[in-house]
Amino acid sequence: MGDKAGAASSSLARTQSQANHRVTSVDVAAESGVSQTTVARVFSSPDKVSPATRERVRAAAERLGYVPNAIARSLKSQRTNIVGAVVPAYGEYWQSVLAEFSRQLAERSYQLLVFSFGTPRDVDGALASVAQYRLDGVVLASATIGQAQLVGMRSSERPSVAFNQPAAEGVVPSVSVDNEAGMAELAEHLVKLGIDTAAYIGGVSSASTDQVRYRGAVQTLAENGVACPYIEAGAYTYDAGYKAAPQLAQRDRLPDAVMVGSDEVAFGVLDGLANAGISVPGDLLLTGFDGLPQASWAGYDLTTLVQTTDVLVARAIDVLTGPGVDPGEKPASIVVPGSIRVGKTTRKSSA
Amino acid sequence: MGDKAGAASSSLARTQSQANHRVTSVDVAAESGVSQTTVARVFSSPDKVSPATRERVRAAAERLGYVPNAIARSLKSQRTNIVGAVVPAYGEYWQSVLAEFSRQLAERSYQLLVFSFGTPRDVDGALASVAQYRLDGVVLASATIGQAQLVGMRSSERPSVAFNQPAAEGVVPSVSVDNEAGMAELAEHLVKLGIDTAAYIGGVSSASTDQVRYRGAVQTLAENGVACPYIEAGAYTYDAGYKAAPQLAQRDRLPDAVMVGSDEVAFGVLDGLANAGISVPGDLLLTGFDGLPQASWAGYDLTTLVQTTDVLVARAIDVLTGPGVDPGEKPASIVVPGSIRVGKTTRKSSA
DNA sequence: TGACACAATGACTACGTATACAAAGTGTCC
DNA sequence: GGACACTTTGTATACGTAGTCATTGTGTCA
Repeated sequence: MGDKAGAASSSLARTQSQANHRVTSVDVAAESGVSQTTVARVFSSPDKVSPATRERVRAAAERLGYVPNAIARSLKSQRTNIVGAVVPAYGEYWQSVLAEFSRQLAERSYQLLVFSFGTPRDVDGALASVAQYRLDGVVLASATIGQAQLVGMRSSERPSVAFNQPAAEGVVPSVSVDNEAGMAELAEHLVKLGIDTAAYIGGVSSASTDQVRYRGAVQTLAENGVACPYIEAGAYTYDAGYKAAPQLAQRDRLPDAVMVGSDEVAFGVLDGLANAGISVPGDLLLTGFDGLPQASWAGYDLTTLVQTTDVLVARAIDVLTGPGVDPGEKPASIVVPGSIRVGKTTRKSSA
Repeated sequence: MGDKAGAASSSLARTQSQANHRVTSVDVAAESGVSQTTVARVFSSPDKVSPATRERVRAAAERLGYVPNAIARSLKSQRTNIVGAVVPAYGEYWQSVLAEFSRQLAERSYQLLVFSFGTPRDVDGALASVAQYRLDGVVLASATIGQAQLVGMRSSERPSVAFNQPAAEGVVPSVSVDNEAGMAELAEHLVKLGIDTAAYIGGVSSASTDQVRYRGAVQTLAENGVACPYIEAGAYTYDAGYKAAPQLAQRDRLPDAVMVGSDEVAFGVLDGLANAGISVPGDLLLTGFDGLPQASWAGYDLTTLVQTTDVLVARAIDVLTGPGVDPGEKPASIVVPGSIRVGKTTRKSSA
């Protein structure tokens, strides 16, 4: 006899109204004297149903407390109306990106399904989960997603987009801020202020964003005769920056400027320097990258490269919802320019 | 003839391996010479299949690139393995809560489906969406969810929990920090420091958290003979706090202490005061509420009430995954104590 | 040897919806 | 009046899986 039927579906049960939230379109059909097809149409393409019937069905649905089942709809229609996002579980920057995705997707009446991972080796698990839900699109955020994993995504016919992940360019459709040019612009700004020495503090040296940003800094600085050694903070966190700051103080001579690979780390460096008795911008200049909201808070007022996250996210969504690309084609790599924000951390009081 | 079949399912198509990601358990069954039932068992309850068959099926699945379809599974099993969260689209605090949920749910191999809303009137839309997905649980975060909407959730048989939403207590199972006691504790701390006058800056006065927190402050202060007028910032944002700060300066006399209803607003007030030439803690003492990461950043070093968000989230998840409550029972209201963090904003240099 | 528990597997059906197709009703024009 | 286009509705089926029940094999014990 197959499955045991959930709860009785006798007319009695229906008459006792609500409560039993196991109401299906079939129940509504019976209640309103039409076919299940018509009920389905009322909720998915109302124009194809005559106004009279439509209202009758709507009334019956309301009476019974019917709510369309999105799971069943998804199974049949092969569309979930959900976009997945694979993101690191920690980090101010990723949180803000996620929030922006959530907002913009909601506007287009999509939902956001979050697959967060704590450590890079949890990525495989997250990707495996993602694959099971037949999502309408997947956002791959985080530079720690490996090349092999990206290739795996490409073969899947589900649209996906790599977010701010230079290593993915050419492998998977990607959207990024112009990391290299942005950092170069910051370097140029410093050069104009007349610095002679500099240092760069990155988060995790193996991350592709880190590498590209450092390249942008080091090239522009070299062209102007400024050397720029690399220091690894070890993580993209405030604490890592705070702990890295003393390394600068220990050197025989303080650099004129410190370029930090991300705002969150920069805040830590800033406070760490203050703690070591080094003043910014008095003793050295400091720049960040990302343009987090906190960067424009008066307390920090950090010079940084502001990513237009709203634009980046909009582009990423375009890629996902846009027409699929021919398998032969090289996936698109969209690069969005950032804009420099000058704060007090590079505003010399003297000179 | 019903639906048009997606892509050919001839043995030829299957032989050309991967690419066609439309592989079902039926295909795997054919490939490995077992029934679809057995394939399903290999992926859901492997112990019920002999090791030999299990391996054979696994191999065939790998060869074909089979990935179980979670949508279909959910439809049949009536479990989605997804928890939904209805949250405001903006605000540092909510972002951090969301991140914590995402982390903890991932640990229990649940996913998080985010329904964010920009303005309070978008809440209805979000709740309607939530109902369509038959989620395993729903987190209602945000004090702006109305009473009527909460009652609607209660009738649904899907477990739900209100997060940090005092107004929901008794209506829906809820988990909150002890807002009143927390704010009282901060007030007590200020009283011990010898303040005679105070002011309170709230975010949105209609929010239930705001009311309860203010009550905690005003009661304790009154008991000690300190009056505490209420000032509304208008939003739970840095900017709102920044703009509210001058209102304090305009008064005939500056209060000895300012209690702010949330950290994010407090950061704004802090910077706004500095901008107006008022020093903290020199000219007045300042407290926040929430315990955001930034509160412990050396730049701000704010005295605040730290919510143990990890504990709150864990409790909330317990409620969702725990046994359902009898409909007659009064829903549980779990209250978790916070802990005070003393920073430099209440550390008097003199005296 | 037969009775029985138990493991392994398969046939069948249902989860709740959307779509292709057919059928019936309505109006227009020659 | 019939041919035609068009709208409105219904019938039948499939999306991909999991659970029920029945069936077969395998070992244990009297």
